[in-house]
Amino acid sequence: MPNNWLMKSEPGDYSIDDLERDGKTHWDGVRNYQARNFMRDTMKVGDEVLFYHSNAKPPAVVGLAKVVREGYPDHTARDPNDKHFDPKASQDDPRWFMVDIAFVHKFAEPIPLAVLRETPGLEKMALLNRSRLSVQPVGEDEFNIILRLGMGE
DNA sequence: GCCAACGTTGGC
DNA sequence: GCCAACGTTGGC
Repeated sequence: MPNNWLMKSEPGDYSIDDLERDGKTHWDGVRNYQARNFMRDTMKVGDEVLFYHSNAKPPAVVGLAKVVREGYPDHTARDPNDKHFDPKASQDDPRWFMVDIAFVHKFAEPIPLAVLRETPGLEKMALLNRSRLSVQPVGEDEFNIILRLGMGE
């Protein structure tokens, strides 16, 4: 059974519009172990992903994507010129992983964080309680509530 | 721009 | 292994 996820990006770095233009992308640059473990171990092709704009005005869920390639080494960790370079990453021990996601849908209206906070059924979301985790699982019920909001209900 | 929350690092 | 210092995230 597929799982659901939420992934954050600052729109100035990579937005839902960038993803729509590109069709798909690799999710490089994650340097948090918990988020890495999800990408390396748990995310599967076909899993659905809520795309969230952090550090945005307002911060909001803006669309839907899906996993199209499962965890593999994040090559940017070994590039000294990359912003997310990690000298401890090596060929034998890549240390950081990423997945590929593809564009599915952009919501007609973003769902602001403030709305999510007020929506019954979402109280336990990691997004609302552990706001720094950039790749996080989303419960089936929560996912469906947010999708309905995104489709304008 | 501020600052709270929180993850990581490194001295001991 | 503890914990203080530090850096980053991200809402406001």
